[in-house]
Amino acid sequence: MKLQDTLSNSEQELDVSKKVRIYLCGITVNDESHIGHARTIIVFDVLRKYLEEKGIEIEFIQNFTDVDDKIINRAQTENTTAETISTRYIENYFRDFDGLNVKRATDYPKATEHIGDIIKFIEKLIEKQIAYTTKNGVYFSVSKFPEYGKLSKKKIDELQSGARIEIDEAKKDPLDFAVWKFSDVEPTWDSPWGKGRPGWHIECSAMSIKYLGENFDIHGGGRDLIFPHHENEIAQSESFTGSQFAKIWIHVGMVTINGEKMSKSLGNVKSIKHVLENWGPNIIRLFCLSGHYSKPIDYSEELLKENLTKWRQAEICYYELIHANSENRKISPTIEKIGTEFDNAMEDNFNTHLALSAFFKLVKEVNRLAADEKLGKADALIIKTEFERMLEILGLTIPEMTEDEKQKIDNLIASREQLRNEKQFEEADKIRGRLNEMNIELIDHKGRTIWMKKENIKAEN
RNA sequence: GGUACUCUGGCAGAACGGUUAUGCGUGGGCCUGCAAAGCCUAUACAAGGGGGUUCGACUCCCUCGGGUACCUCCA
Repeated sequence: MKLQDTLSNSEQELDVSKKVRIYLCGITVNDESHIGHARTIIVFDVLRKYLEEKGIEIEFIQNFTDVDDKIINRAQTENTTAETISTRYIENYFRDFDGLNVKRATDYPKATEHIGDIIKFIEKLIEKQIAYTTKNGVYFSVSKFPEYGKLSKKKIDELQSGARIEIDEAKKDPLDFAVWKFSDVEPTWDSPWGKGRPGWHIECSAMSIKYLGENFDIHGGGRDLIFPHHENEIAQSESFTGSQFAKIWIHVGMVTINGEKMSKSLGNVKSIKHVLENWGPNIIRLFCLSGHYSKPIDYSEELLKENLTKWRQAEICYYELIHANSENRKISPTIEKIGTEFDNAMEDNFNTHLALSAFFKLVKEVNRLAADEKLGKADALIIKTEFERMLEILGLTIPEMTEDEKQKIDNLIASREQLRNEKQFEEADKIRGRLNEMNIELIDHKGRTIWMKKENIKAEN
């Protein structure tokens, strides 16, 4: 599989000959997760599900940064502890992402639970004279890492003339960044250098190396993390180990809202909770996968509606497969090729949009055959396996119905059929109406009627 | 100001140095008791602007412009 790598700025082949180790920069738990987080995490979710489906073992680590200034500020505002804040948003994270049908990572390490590892990490940097202590904390000396800037393609001297760099006289160089900050404001931990808390980037270096080793396969996150976060992680980690850190760097494009950037000041932040309530997990996942991960994607009602239309077709496809009863025995050659097409799209730089086109090609073909009553029972079974394989990888779900519910529906359909035969159409339509209220839609084929259960999408009404 | 990414028809989004992408949408028709589903058909003279290379460019090069992100704590 080829993947677009930020570091080499080219497509790199992912080594799948052994376990693939992935580290994804998760969220700083200081607020509700939003659609931008959803996109990044869904992209990685599909990546790992695809690889796992291929039988490749995955170790997938996603961190929670649960110590940072914003969390502390929020705690002060709400007159509570930082832990209360971070615990709350971690709970909300799982509520949202379980709701989005994201598979749980192998582990979700937290910064606050790895202070010992972080301190050991810093000790080694100091030992190597790469970090130094000032009155404010311990700083990483950028000048000791000649390759600094290699990920973000920034030149050190250009950065030094940057306007937004805060002057801190205690630092040797304005670019140096904190690995440990002295502080008396809780939470704090004792360290060989003084009481305080870790800097922002160090937890990811310490935890990724602890869980995945010094040289792991993929490190990822949103594009906005390239600088300084990932740049600094590389500097720290490679200084620490003396060898290459992550092999492939994947950065997921930003989500814009109707062409504008999503920001608190514009008041257009779309929380997952809100979007999930209105559109449900399937539509959101389709939306997040509808563009290439490296490019930005624009959130709009129009696009969501388009995905809703497609999702309805997929639902129909599923129920057509279940209800197929013709004796036809001819799988359309199109369908045979679609699985390969889907996989090829994924292999080629994880082109989920093309993979989705393949998926919907299958959907259309099934629905077309079914409408003509040409969908063979035996073929439907084979196609269903492939359909469900794709659903699984894409993380799309069709809820199961109980036998009781099915029986009830079948009975109602039979009554309607009776009425239709007697040309009592008004009464027959009443039954159809009743079923519609239960989100059951009827599809009349020649000589028989099948039903489908529609996902309840609030935004549709 | 700098760096990176990006700019294809109403929208989304591919491939390819020379062929209709495809999907969604929209118009018309068929099917249906009516719908839905499905089918047929029509619809866009697409390539941010301008140069160049070439027999020929959406595809390569240059240039100008727009968008997004980052330039110290944002996925």
